[in-house]
Amino acid sequence: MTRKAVQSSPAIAPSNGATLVSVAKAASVSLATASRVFSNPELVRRDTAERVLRAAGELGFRPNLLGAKLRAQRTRIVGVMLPTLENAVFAECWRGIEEAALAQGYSLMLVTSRYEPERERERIEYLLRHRVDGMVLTVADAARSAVLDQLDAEGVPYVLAYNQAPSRGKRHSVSVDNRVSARAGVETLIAAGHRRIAVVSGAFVASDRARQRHAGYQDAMRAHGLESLPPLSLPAHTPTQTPADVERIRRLIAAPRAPTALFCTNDMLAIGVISILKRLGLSVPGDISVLGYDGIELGGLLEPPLSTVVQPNNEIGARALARLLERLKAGGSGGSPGRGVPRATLLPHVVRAGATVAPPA
Amino acid sequence: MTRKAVQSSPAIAPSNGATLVSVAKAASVSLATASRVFSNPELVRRDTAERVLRAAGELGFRPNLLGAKLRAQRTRIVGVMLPTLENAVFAECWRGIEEAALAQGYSLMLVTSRYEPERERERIEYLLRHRVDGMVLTVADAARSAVLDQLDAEGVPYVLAYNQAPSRGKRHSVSVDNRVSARAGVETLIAAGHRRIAVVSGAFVASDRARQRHAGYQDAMRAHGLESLPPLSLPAHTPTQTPADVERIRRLIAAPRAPTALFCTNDMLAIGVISILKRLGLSVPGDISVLGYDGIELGGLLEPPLSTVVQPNNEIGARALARLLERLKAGGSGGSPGRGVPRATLLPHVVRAGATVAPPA
DNA sequence: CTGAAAGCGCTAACAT
DNA sequence: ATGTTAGCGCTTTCAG
Repeated sequence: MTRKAVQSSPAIAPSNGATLVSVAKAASVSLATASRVFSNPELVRRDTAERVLRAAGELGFRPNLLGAKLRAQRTRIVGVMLPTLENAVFAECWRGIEEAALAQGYSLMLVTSRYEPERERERIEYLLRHRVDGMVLTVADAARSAVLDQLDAEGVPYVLAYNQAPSRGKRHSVSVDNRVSARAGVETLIAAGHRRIAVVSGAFVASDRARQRHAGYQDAMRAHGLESLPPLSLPAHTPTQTPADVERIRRLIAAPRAPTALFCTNDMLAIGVISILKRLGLSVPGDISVLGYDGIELGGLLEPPLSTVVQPNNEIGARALARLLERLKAGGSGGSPGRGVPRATLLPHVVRAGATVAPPA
Repeated sequence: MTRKAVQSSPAIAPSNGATLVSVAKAASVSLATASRVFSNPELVRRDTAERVLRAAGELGFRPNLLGAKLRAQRTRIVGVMLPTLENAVFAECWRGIEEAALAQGYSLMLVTSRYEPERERERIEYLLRHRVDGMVLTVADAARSAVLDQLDAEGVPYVLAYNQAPSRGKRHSVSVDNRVSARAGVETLIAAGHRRIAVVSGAFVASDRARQRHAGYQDAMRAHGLESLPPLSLPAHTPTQTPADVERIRRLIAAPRAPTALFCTNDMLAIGVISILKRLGLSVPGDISVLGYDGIELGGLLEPPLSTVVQPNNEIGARALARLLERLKAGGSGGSPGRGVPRATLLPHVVRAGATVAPPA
């Protein structure tokens, strides 16, 4: 029975194998009491607690969250799935999430999906294996997402970020109103005098936001008696500048009745498009106006600063996490507390003027 | 044990606490065998394995990594600490890390330090509590880092990314040669005819890379008999455009013998500086040249594309992770000698021409 | 308030 | 090749 002399030292040497048991021993209390000092201090007498704390300090005790999580059947880990961090929108969102989680003592596990539904599945499964308590995620298409259906079926609590859930649906989300805000953005273009406005987007199939924003564009055009132009759909949501991309832009602006303003469904795209336009010899906004969407900080640091529809990215992340924690505390599993509370939170947007939009030539 | 579970209609209630035990039971094998099917399949006969797998599928079994980790005393989780994701350099690096980890079946836990040593400590402690097997990190100052000292003392394996460890030191790192590459960059400025070149940096105290790059600048200047100018040190490493920042740039370029070229210690800074210069009425590179450092993709998407010293960001991340896993597999604990292998890996840099550098007016 | 005891789900000796 | 058996470090009833 004695398994002495395990000759090869095992994996990681935790520097000092101080465990709760050793702390309890050193403080002459039971394991249970030592545990309580860390998780429910109010159940322990002050001096007892202090004794334990002192022992812990002397032994260099570091709680092993694994043990706690396993036993407690709850990890206090939130899984986060974002399309990519290379688009600053999501990096800013992550920041909001991380701050909020830190403040509440929750841990995070981040995965990126690259806008690929296949990869979404795989990464979610990975989070599930880690027994995250819940998730904050941005999916390609919330309306038809295998991943979300699975999560619903399994009763895993989650909150969508950026994806805008139907207002009276069952899903929780934190976003701006993509359609309404896009319409507001396009209307500033119209107000500036533009009549021929085109949308430039990444592949619509990979982003429900892009589609909603396009719908907002159509709303604006229709409301002002203008004709919607066919959108220019580029392959990626992050900008690329392949010859093919350049050629498509060139054709777009060389057409007989070319648009005088472009509405890009995200800022990164807008930045890439502006560069291409400049290389094609056009001046922005002199020859053509460009409006972005997202409000990443970078946009404001450029010259001219990007005109764009601003969403509160940090806050979207922070609020999504906060909402998730509310759910976790309230119902535990997938339950549905919160009677009158709308599940789809819409945060306010702002159209930032910038300087990439001007009246048409 | 008498009769096997009749699972005629699986009624896959997912996430229903199917455990290895229940799977083993359903497949009429022992817990150990069931376990082996997932961790050491080669120790199990094919048909047995298939039976187990089938049972697992029917029960909707999802391994609980917590149990495995706790027992195995090794989590297969790597902690990652980066200053921020809002600087695209680190977002690109993260991508390399995530891909590499995914490929090797390792999990990640990400924290950001914001370049604050205080926060570094705190976030590292957090990772340690999660019993990560090792870490990939970028610290403010590798030479005097309380965090690194602690990690060394505790024997926690880690690999630095971006921080460049001394070539014959004990620390592992993956980076470019900051000083040499910066010198190479500045020499392209000199080759273009510039004599008065100034460095623009974030707070040096918060970044050893910035200091090394500044040293490279001095090397270049000295080697060409030029006088180093005092650096302009801005408060943050991410660009801000406060009136104070603008004023400092204005004074810099309004001086009697103002620099004709600026070397910014990172790309984000360079992008911000270029905008400020433009707003001050200067043209880049017509009136003044700007060279960046990092080679983030964004730089190439701007017009004019940013001239910069390119580091392979994805690869830095991927290699740092790979190096860490080698260490993990080799020694387990912290202090394996590793004979002839240099611990500081230097990846090649490239000076990308871009179009923000031109001969002085 | 504190203690004793029973595991959480899984892996790894050690047997067979 | 498979089974048995001990726990990993912690939380949590249930009793004092």
